[in-house]
Formats: sequence, structure tokens, C-alpha cells
Amino acid sequence: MKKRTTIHDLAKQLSLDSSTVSRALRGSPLVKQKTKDIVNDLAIKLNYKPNRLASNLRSNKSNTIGVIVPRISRHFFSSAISGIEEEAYKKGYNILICQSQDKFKYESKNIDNLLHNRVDGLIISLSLETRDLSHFSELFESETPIVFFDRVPMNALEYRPIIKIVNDDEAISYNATTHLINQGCERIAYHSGPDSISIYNARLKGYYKALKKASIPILKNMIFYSNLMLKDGVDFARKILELKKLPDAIYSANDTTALSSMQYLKSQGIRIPQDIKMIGFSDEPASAMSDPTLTTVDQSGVEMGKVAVKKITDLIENREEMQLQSNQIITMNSTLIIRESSR
Amino acid sequence: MKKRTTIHDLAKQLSLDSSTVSRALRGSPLVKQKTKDIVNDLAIKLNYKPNRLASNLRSNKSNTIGVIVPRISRHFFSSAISGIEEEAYKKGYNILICQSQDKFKYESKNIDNLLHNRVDGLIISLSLETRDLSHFSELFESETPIVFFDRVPMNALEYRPIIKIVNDDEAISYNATTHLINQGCERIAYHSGPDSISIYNARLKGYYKALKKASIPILKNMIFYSNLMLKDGVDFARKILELKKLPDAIYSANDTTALSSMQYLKSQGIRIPQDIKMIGFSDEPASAMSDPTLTTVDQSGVEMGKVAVKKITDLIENREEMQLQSNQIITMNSTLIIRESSR
DNA sequence: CTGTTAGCGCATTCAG
DNA sequence: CTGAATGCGCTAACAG
Repeated sequence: MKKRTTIHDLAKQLSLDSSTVSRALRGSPLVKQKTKDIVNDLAIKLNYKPNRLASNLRSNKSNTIGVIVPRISRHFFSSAISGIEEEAYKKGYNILICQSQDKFKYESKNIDNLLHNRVDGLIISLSLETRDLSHFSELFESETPIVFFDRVPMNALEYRPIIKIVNDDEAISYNATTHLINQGCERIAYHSGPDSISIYNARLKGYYKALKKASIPILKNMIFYSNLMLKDGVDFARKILELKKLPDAIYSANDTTALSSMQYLKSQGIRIPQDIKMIGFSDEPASAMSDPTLTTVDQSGVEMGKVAVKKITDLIENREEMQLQSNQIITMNSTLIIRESSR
Repeated sequence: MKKRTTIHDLAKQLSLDSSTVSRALRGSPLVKQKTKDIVNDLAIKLNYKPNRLASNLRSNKSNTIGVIVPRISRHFFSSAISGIEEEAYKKGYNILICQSQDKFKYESKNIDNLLHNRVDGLIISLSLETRDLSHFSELFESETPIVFFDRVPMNALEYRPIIKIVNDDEAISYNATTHLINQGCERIAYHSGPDSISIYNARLKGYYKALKKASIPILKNMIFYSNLMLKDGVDFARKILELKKLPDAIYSANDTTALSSMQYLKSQGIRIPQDIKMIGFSDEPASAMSDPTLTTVDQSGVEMGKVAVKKITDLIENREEMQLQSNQIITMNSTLIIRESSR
């Protein structure tokens, strides 16, 4: 590895001090324009690249935002990361991405790793297994700004007030359910994720509310909980078919299982939406696109990611009071995409 | 931000020198076990976290692998990143992810940024606009190891020998085409990406080869080129419908356009696969899953990502000769998933 | 406006 | 086996 040029190399050649060069390079007003010019010219000529490692060490800022998501390859998260990257790049931050694989253990390890790397802030969506924030204690102690998004802590006040960015899950779920009811559905089977996870909790609440509003009794045997793996969608569909009477509609609080349920039902000769109407949360544009029979709730990870970065850079750069008085919640709007009505 | 414990804090409390502590912490054989033990104990007690920034600066290694992909949110790339993250984490590396947005300009900027950050190596899939490697010159000069994957340079020898990891696009494309031919298809319309991109070039070659092998004439008016946006799939489908005679089959070298073409054709009353058979490259499991009429070529980004990391860490840690004598190509196997035959 | 001085936290000589 | 000394490249007081 060839030795790279440093500010000292520049300084020597120009008979200046390295501190002046440093200032000039960063456009300090303490340096006169002419000096800046000659420094910059030489920098370009010698192909000088500032060494971030050194400047970070010195200024005790890593210029890096840590990001933890359950799985990078899930579409909602990869779009969130895409938005995070875009916005962070704009603001001059790097991002350090980790995946928890939806495991509490990995999430802890990730936090540890980010701590080693002295990230300036953390943007995180919690794993499916996370029930408390005990593994965040060091982050809290070091006062690292944290922004939770999508899957956020449900009762964090016991630790400290926090910032959350969420989708309007309850409201949109209410709307989606109401949409089914308006089409004459009464028996609506529901496939939920773990109730300890904010989004599934909220979606279920919206469903309950809509039924209650329409004075439709809640049938507990129509509600299933799972960890939302592909096979859970199939299991759910099987259970549906075992009911004495088919439901009017199926509502899946998750996109993967919505599709696998649908596929299984179709393979069993059920016509959708003629026999059973279906609705599903969808962050997969492809799936939504390729199956126009599915009414979907679309949520944009990209936007959420951008907002998260804006928020965290505000915190990092002290444009916002770090010591929050209470939980701060930012809510993004989802869209209900109704397809079958147009056919 | 509370001050964190350093090796000096440990050293002082134990009446040792910081250098000894440094060695002990990293398990140097130069330190006796007992010393290591007491150092480690105190480190845990005081919750010591090594400052990577400092150690990186000192050792002139960032412990970071740079990754550039066109778009994080495209499924093939997010799965590749997922594999990269997993493998890099295992090996103790961080990853620094950038997206080129399929633009040459951004790709250059990304490279610059990674250079600033002194990444130890780079894993990259080229943008749609990239025709040459002129923007890599500094990386080459600094002898940063580089591994190209998926969309790789087609003629890089003018710069220097390089390492590429690719899918067996030509072979699998040959197989896919042959599969259509075996089903009696002769007029097979083809939707290609830019010919300057390795994968599209290879896929088209496989298609040509299969036709030639079966002595089927190549009809140039059945071959379309585009930049593979969603709308291009629709445009392509429109052109298909304008032909005097419908083709027997449609082959899309890209997954997004395969789906949008299919959707448009279906909306026009074309039955698939009865009227027209279809085949598409697919890295979207959801799309493949939700449309069982599409024969797909599946390629695993995860595996490719892992291999890329193995390769680059070998290079970084000098387990492999840096000065390559010639291009090195690693080929991964794709899978042809045939669905319609089973119905 | 510019130079001097002094580290950031760690790793690596070189002595003992 | 351990300690003392040095510096990675850059920034930030403090002087001038």
C-alpha cells in the first residue's frame, strides 16, 4: 500500500504549518482566501484524501450512524436502509448496518459492536424476540441518540423517554377492516404476529375497533397468532379450511404470510376474491403488483428511513434537546390500495 | 457524553503500563496468562470497550469493507448485502454500504467516499451506466483489493487483472431457452438490458446459442433492449401485441420487467402460459411465489455475498496473492425453476 | 491570519 | 515477560 499524502506533506511543500493546512482544507474563516486556494490546488494535484479515521479519532466523532434491522433482505427494511443511506450520505454521515436476524442475542451483539465503533447515533427496528430494553443500558448511559422505527418499544418509559417513528398501523388497519365490512364481510379471519410487537399489536387493535364500531362480535377462534414465517401462512390457510364455515374474508397482518396463505387457498380451489376476500399488509411492491386480487396496505420504508436520519442528525448535532421530557412519536401515513373493487 | 474507559485507565488501576494492557487485551503470547486474566477481569468490571477508531488509525486498517451496489432495495442486492453482512461480521469486519443509483456519477462519488474512509477492500456490482473503470484508478493505485460481483467489467484487462464473481448466466439462459424450445416454442421474443452490462450480454448469448443449437433462425425484430424500468416491461408487452403474429414465448432477462410485462399481457386477456409461455430472471422470491405461471431463473444473492467476503478477506489478509496474473472468475450456480409443466 | 504545542486511544518498536 | 518511548493523521487550544 503506497503511502498516501497527508496534511503534513502539503504543509511542507507550501512552507506552511499543518494546522493552517487543516483549517484551509475545511474552509475555516480564519484562513485567508488566497492561502485556501493554494492549499486546495496542491491538495488536488497531490490527490490528497483526508483520513477520516484520524479526524474521527481526534474529534471523538465517528461520523457514523449505526443501523440495526431484523433482516436486510426483507423489502421493507431494505427500502428503509435505502432511504437511510440516501439521507445520511447527503448529510455527510456513513452508516454501519447490522442485522439482528430477529434474535435478541444478535441484537445485543450488534449494539455492542456499534458501541465499539463509537457510532454517533443509532437507528433501530427491534427484533421479534425483543421484550425489553435491558441491552440498551450502555447506549443510554453513553447518551448516544437513538431513534426507533417501525417495530418500536411498547413501554419504554421505564427506561427513559425515547423517540419513535411508526406507521399509522392502527388507523390504517381500522380502515382496511372497515373496507371489508363495507363489502358485506362479517366473519373476518385474522392472522396476527406476536402481540408483544408494536406493529402487530396496533394492527390487531385497529381490527378490533372496526368490528366493534360495526357491532360485529369478535370471534376469538378466527384470530391466529404466529411468528409469520412462510409456512405459518400455509398453516393458517389450512386452519381456515377446517372451519365448519368459511370466513367471508381473511386479513393477514403480514405480507409474507398473506401471500403464502393466498397461494395455498388458490391451490385448494378457493377463488379470491369471489369465495373469500383477502387483505394483507404489503411492503413488497412486486407481490402487490403481481397479484391484483389482494387489497394491500402499502408502507414506505424509504420515507421512514429518511425521517429517521433527519431526526437522529438533529439529535447528534444538538439541534434538538437530548433530554426528552416524554416519548416522542412521529407517525407516517400508509396507503390502502384497493384492487378488487375496480374489476 | 460520559468519558469511556481506556487502556490507560486499566493500566493505572493495575499499576501496569498501557502497552502491556494493550497486549493482554489482544491475547498476545508475550504476556503471561495471569496478567491477561487480571486485565480482562478489570476490563469487564469497568466495562471497557476498545476504541476502534484509535486502533484503526494506529494500525492503518479500517477493518471495514466497502460495498457499492446500484440499489439497496432491489432484492438481489439486499440479499447480497445480507450475505455480505453475515460473513463480514463473522470475520470481524464492518461494512460500509453505498448505492450508486445505477449512475456513473454516484458510483464515482461512492468510491471517493470509501477512499476517504480507508476501507480495506471493496465489493462492487457496477451501475447500469458504467462502461469503463477510469474512476477506479485511485483504488488500483492504492492497491485496495476489489471484488466485482454480478454486474462485472466485461473487458478489464486494459486496467489490470481483476476478480469477478458471477452467476452462470450464459449457461442457465441457454437452458431456459432450450426448455422453451423443447416445449415447442420457436418464436421467442426477448427483452434484454443494455448490452454493455455483463449479465445481460451473457444472458442474450445463451439465448442465441440455444436457438442456434436448435437451428431456429434468430429474428432481430423479436429482440428488444431497454433500461429495464417497470414501464419498459409494459412497453415491451405492447410491442409484442402489435406483432402480426404473437410469439410462442416471451423471455425477459430481468425480473421487474418480466412481471410488468406479464401483468400487462394478462390485463389484455392473454392467458399465460396457454397463449404465450413466459420465462423470467427472478431474484424476487415473492414474485416467483405469487405467480406460479412464470418459469424463473433463481439466483442467490446471499451466497454470492458470502463468497465475495471470503474472497476479499483472503486478499486483505494476504492469504492470496494480490498481484493477479490474469482475471479470476468464480461462477455460482443458478437454478431453473419450471412451474407450468407441473400443472 | 498563522504557527506552536499538545494530545485523541491505541499499537509497535526497542530496551531491559 | 514488561515498561518507556514514539507516532498514526488530524484538530484545537493558545499565542503571537
